Amino acid sequence: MVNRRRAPRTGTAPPFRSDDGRWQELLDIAARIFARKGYRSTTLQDIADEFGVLKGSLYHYIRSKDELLFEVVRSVYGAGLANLRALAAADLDPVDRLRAVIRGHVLYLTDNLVGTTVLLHEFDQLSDEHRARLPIREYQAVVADLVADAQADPRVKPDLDPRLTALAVLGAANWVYRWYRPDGKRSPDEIGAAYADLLVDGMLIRTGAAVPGEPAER
Amino acid sequence: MVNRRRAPRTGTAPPFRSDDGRWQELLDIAARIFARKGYRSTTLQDIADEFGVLKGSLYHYIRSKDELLFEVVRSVYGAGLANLRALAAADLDPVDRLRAVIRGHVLYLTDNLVGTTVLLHEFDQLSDEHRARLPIREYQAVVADLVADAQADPRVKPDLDPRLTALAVLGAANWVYRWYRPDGKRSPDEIGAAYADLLVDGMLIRTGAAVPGEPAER
DNA sequence: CGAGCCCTACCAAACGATTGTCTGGGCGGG
DNA sequence: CCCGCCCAGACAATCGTTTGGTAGGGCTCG
Repeated sequence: MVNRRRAPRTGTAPPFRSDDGRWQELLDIAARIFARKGYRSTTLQDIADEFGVLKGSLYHYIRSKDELLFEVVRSVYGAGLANLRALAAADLDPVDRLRAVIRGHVLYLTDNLVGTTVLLHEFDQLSDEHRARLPIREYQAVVADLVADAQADPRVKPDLDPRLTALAVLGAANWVYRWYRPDGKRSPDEIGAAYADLLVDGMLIRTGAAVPGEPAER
Repeated sequence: MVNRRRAPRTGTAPPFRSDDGRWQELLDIAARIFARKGYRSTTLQDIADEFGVLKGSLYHYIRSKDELLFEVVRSVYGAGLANLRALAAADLDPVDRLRAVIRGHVLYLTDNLVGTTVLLHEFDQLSDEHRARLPIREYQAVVADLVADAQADPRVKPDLDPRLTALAVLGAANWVYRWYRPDGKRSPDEIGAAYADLLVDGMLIRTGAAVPGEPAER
């Protein structure tokens, strides 16, 4: 009888959109509210209000609230991972590449603060099926490989655990979504550079030489 | 008429407990379920089931679900901050103290995984009033002060931003709750030590000396 | 060119289920 | 007899979701 949304859903494609526009707007609004209040505390009513529509009308665009979260997370997941991989493919010395990756990842985070917040904070609110389609460990793998590559360089500590190091790097960088505000005193560039210096220098061997100009104290 | 919970609530003390025991059990159960499903996705029914009681009966112990979350978070907040401050007060070289703090903080996290998860993940689900009573920035301040102290040592980079560095340290450490599992391959001690070495070494000046035994390549 | 039609985008209203919370009472031990 | 602890049951509110309908723009086709 009713033939709403006739097309049988082309696999993993977004639910529906005659020609995007409004669909992107919906994703943006949902992401913003999810980021502010959390997925579970967000009502379809909240979203519909800002979208300028009755809450029931949202079902013209989505199949469920679950799926709406998935669509939001999916887009950020893909873009973020692509960004990371592009950075990791830069034609640089492995050590400098790590620096660029950290800096670039922080820049991406701050530049996509809303989406990243939803990705990082609401990831485990996804249904098991949805979560399985977004292997978030890929992020870790990319960085771990980079660390392992860098260990070919004799300046790099040979006893680093690439996985553990990658988790530390991603932890420090991802944590930025918890405190960064665009009107803060530090620019994304300063943050990225500081983090890159701190973390990459931490991976390098300390060539044990006395500090010049100061006799040992204490 | 009804005189349930007669005492007018002694300020910040937990809601009620004739003599703890069962109250602690309730906190533990709530923390565990909050950590697993998230605060908003957790039902009082879930908690009551595990507590062996009808959901209405929980109101003998709590005044609201909000407050239950607060009590859970408060206990972890206090204990965690006390732990951090104790570590920071160790009688050590400032640089070694930083190492000890990072290691000790990671150990605390892994040792109180459930509570820490709730604290770090559900903190902004607290009501504004509750949140105001737990100034979480204290954590950051403790570490930032430590970094600033360490900068008296000439081995430490003088241009470090203590606040930014503290945020990186806490980010890396706190992120551990996202991936650590007690049955993983790395022990809390290994993780803490690795993080301390990575982060503290990153704060130290690299005494620019050529790598011994290898001529410059590339 | 105009009549008819379809399809998108939405409305209006209701649904069943769930949730946090409240009321009043009962039981058992000190 | 009192009081801590819990039960039984209900409450209103809210939520995600469903159903059937409709305005209107654009397309087709005579």
